[in-house]
Amino acid sequence: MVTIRLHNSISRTKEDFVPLDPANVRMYVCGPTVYDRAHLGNARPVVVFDVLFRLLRHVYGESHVTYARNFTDVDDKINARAAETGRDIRSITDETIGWYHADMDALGALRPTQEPRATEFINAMIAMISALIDKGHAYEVAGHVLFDVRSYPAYGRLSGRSVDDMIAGARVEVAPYKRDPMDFVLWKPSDPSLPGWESPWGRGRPGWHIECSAMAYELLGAAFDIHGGGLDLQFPHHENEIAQSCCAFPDAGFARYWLHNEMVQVEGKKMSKSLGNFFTVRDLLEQGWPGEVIRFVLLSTHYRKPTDWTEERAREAEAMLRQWRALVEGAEPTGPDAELAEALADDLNVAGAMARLHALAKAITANPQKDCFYEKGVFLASARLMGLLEPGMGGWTAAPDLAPLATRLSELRATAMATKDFAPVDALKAALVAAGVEVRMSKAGVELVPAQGFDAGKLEALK
RNA sequence: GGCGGGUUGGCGGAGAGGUUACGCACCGGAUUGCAAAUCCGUGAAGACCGGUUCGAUUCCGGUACCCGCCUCCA
Repeated sequence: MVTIRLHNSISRTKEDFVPLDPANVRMYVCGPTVYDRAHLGNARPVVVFDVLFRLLRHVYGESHVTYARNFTDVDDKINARAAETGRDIRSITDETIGWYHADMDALGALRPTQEPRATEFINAMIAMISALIDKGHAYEVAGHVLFDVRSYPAYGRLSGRSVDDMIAGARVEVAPYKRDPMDFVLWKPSDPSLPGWESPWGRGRPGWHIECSAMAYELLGAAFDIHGGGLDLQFPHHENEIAQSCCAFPDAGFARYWLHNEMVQVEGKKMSKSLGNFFTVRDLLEQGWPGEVIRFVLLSTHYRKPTDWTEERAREAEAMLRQWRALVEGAEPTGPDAELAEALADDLNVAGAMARLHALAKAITANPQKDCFYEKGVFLASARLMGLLEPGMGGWTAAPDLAPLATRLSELRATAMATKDFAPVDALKAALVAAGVEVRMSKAGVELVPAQGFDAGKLEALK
């Protein structure tokens, strides 16, 4: 069996991945707060952990992996959106979840096994908060329930900080009722205009971090294998999750492997809502980029390094995918290449896997005599281990029938061969090239293939 | 201020203490009416300064620059 190795943020080293239970490998990834379209930065962890999900299923079996990713549907940003639009909160979150699914589906991401909504786990959160209070890790004050960071000596272990260090440079506005400036909210009161639930501490709503602890516990148990998310969640979100879960369930251990993906950047700066330098996945899809191209670009940099979106990279990705799709047309997937799987198993070395894919492609094209049916099947299955070349990935312009144009070009060419006047041929050829069609003319005849930048609209004018 | 990460050829981007990463682009050749595509082939790197070593882009230390977190954030 392939040994998966993962860089664990807690140890800051690559470790052999040993699941608690190979028959039920469990992964939790922090999902979106559903108040708006997902931007490209939001898509990176989705795609990265989708590859890990596929790899885990490949190694342990499809029915032996549980992947949970939450929807945060209770949050002040959602409340603000409701207030400014006058819309019902549930209709906002439902609509946003629909968008999220559509956009992430377009990127070829498999739906997680579980997609819990925070609002459906309020009771679990209340139970967990109560337990934390009982165990002396949380306290109620001024209608709030706060986590007492001083009660958990390991606080800061994941992010490599001490409570004292953090206080020194803290930019947080410290609420006067906090015992320690780093204490964070588990429960806060809601006035009648805000969504709220009855609790032992009055009508209120949960703080941000408790939902992931509660849902991970409910769905995956007190101890599970992998917890993932963007690097910006490492502190404070994941640190707080660890504090909550480890204090509520001492000795269970919570998540054993912590994975963090680096950020998507725009001109050297993190893509984020607060900087306003973001664009949505939907924007790119509407510009005509196939979701698979977006996926390819996101995967072409290792997940622990920053990456960015550029038109040049997208064009390169599109050209490569067109080539690969043409190569395996009509092939049926067999099993993925072992070397490629090994590369992915090495902390998701997608670049290494891509290099292997290039080598496999070269081996196929170097043997044009054979149809390489088996090799193509391996190639296809290998690509699909990364979620590429899946059937039905939307976004590729449906290829119209180019045969009539090919015939016309062929006839013009035959005439030109006789008359030595190639102007009409060149004119049609130039028009085809302008429409993104690759024109291949040889002694064998004329072949037209949609290429990078293919534009069916421009083709219409030629008819 | 505290903590963490990065700097590879024209561009993107990996692994490995010594042997071609890979892809794109470029250049040369085959091919073509000209091209395109394809095939073959040649170049091109490791921010800077020290150290360890027979040998470092790879390990260690320092410098410079960049980025992230410490505030909602993937």
